[in-house]
Amino acid sequence: METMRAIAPEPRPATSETLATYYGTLLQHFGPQHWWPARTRLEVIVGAILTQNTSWRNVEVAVARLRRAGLLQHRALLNAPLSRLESCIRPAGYYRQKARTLKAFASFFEDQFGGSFHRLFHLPMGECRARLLSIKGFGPETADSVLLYAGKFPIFVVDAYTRRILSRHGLVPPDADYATTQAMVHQHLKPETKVYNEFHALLVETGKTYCRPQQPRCSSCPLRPFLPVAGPVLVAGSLANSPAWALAAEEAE
DNA sequence: TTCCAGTTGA
DNA sequence: TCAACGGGAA
Repeated sequence: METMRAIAPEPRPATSETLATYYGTLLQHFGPQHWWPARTRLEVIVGAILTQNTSWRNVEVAVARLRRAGLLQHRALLNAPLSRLESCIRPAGYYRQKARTLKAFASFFEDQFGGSFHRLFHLPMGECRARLLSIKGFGPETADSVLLYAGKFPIFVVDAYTRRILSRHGLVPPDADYATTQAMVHQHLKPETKVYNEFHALLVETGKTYCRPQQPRCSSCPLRPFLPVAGPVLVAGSLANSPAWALAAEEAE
């Protein structure tokens, strides 16, 4: 390809109006997403672990195999041989790590809460989060997914899709970490479980369909009207003040 | 064959 | 900060 230098979008201050507009636009475009797609709270947690760095399609296969094996109960996860868990969840990838994480959660849940979701989620949100993060294999996204989708706490889940979309739109810096990104959303979107649930799900759909890592489909994206003007983009030696860099990249395909 | 997506441990 | 962890889809 010719010389082409894409500049990060002009950073814009995120406002409550901006976030509300993004949320409303995506909801209008995609409709309610009805997350989390699971039958029980334990199944939400199992799914949250299995979907780490993995597409949901593969997780569904693994969850179905666990269900068929009668392993969608924390006691069953506790008692089953590790190798049995591994073979069930193989389609979800990272199966050795994740089998251990499933075990780790099951012990945590039994030992500290007697297998009671009521007791686990009766804790204050911050305390519950800290306890979940103490489980080996639980990072911030997994913990927050459990808090939001199983515990119904008003906490926003940040993932790769969220960061990609928000940074391409200049609402967070390209290198914004998990906490920074989450704090921005918490600051500008009302702390309601239903809103955080839906917004995260809508961002995932947007990330998969339009805001892809390579060759983003900006021209048909519902958020296209809100893309910031990019910095100067150098294309084939000429300096042009173009629309947002992502659009420029798309047109350059 | 490359690409994608979280967490750990060094 | 970065390799390792694994599979399925593009």
